[in-house]
Amino acid sequence: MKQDHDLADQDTREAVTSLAKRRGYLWPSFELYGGMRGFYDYGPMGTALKRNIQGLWLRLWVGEEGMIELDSALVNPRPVFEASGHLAEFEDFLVQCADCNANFRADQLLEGLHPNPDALSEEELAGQLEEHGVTCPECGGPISSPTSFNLMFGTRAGPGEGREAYLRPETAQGIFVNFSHLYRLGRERLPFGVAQLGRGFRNEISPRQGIIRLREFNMAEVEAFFHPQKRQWAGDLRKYADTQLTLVPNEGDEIRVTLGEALEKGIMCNEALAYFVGVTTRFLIGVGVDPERLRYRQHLQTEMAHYASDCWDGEAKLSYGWTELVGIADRGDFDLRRHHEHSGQDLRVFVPFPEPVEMEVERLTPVHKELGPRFRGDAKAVAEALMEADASAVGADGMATIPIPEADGKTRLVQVPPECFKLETVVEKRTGEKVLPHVVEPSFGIDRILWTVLEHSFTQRKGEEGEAMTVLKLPPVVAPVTVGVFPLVSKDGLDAIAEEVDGKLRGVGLRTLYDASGSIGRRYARADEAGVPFCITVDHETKEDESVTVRWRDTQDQERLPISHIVTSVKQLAGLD
RNA sequence: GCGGCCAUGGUCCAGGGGUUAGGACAGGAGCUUCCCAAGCUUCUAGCCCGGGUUCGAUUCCCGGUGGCCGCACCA
Repeated sequence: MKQDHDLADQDTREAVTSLAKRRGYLWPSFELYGGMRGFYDYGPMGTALKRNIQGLWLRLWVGEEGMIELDSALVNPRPVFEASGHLAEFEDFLVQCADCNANFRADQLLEGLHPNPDALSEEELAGQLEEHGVTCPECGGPISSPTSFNLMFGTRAGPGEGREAYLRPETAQGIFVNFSHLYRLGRERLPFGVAQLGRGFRNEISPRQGIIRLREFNMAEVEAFFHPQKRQWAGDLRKYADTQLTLVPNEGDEIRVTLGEALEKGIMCNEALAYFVGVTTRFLIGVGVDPERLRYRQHLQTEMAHYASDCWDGEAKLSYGWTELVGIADRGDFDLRRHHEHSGQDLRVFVPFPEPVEMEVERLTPVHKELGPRFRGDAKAVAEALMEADASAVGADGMATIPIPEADGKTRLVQVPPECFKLETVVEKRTGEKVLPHVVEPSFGIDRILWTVLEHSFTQRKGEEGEAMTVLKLPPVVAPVTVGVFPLVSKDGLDAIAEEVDGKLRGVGLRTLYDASGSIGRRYARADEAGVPFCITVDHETKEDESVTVRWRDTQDQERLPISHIVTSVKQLAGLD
């Protein structure tokens, strides 16, 4: 995506970057040792902000939508990613021009010269490049032999050579490999959803743009499982029908519609996906993303991940340009099917029919005494496959052609002669069917969302001298500090009263900022920059009527409230009760 | 990975082959006791790392690391 950078964007970015570092939101990791690209640490404020963002996420998906939560392993053995497709999809080969130093993907240079260059190995690529005499498309210079890189961090588990393993590039696979447990705990019903917060790792070639592209990042993923013919979430779609959206469909121009209209007009065809766009919008706006700088863009067919059939990205306008925060993808049964095949475990679920149905079916019944001598070790597998098959497997010559599973997850076709089975017509009562559930996945980049919240909350107002004063307008639910507590002056016992008020608020778990230093205006300004939504000031009047001043960050308005109800008042004002 | 520009306290900047490396803001202590960054005193804190040139390098050169921009990559 091409991005426009004007001066104002760069100014914003620099101001927010500086504030984030100064105020303890984000620090480049390992600065002591010169830093490392793609890694950031969250300081005290950043940690709290991140936790609050995650808290609202959990409140919506696990709380309101009733999904179950998982926390799965970060280090995964190789077979997980053989099944998921990441091992193949994440491996690419680069070549470099010896003259102009330009880089190209080896497979892209073979486009049109080979039917399927993406599937070639390193040696095959080298051979093909040489055979076709491929040169640099930029300058025609000679190109290097291909060098591989894999976007996954590899490691080994156990002593010595151990077992080949990788740091997960997404949390999703943890949900798929635990599917059987989760389905049982989800009370064996569709639809049901699983939510997971956690870290992911990608060995990006060139991480840049602060925390927009990290090598170690925080994600929040939901896998919602559906009956293949019924992509409809349990929640009531009417709840989000009026949600205003800016949409960029893969055909046509950007439009502004309600979610209900988008469904009616067929701009979004997938009801479950649409519902999740609704929940996602509420989440993003709730944590402080500006609705005017949020849009959903549908992926082009060519842009889609290897597993997806439809995908809408939630994007925010940042100083970096439009940036993906969320991907909501219809993954079909891709993942479960792959794990079903690679693991050899049956991951299908039983879905009862509304009414049991009786039907005549033609069954193949194995004749074991014929199968045994003929197929020997494979006899058991052949017998099982015969029972799974139906009459359509039997050809005109009476031979049955059936697939039997191999150890590597593939299948092999076997010809079975007529004497090995009986073809019978039986009346079967079927109460349901086994299906592989389909998946819709909303996947959130927490770090990017946090950055967006900082940029979109960042405002400046003119001070009395005309100087720019920063106000970080974080929504109270995510603000790291909920309330500031100040004595107007540190004498006449005002400080003692303020400390007491502060203690009361902290005692119920609220995060406060007690500050008695400098002028009151200075303390308000400090709190504004730290994003504290409101401050309480104990003044001389407090000693007479036990009331305090509450001052709002966004409006600078003030109001007097009694100390006796201060805890409930603050919770109410912050929307935390 | 490639090319261009860059690297000085927490932040933003100045400087310069031998300096007590300077300022502003921020922070600590004290005074002031003031409802929107007032003032005063005082303190803390810095030349990214490695090598080279040199009597001497934070300054010049090379390499590394990190940052920004462009190319490539970003499922």
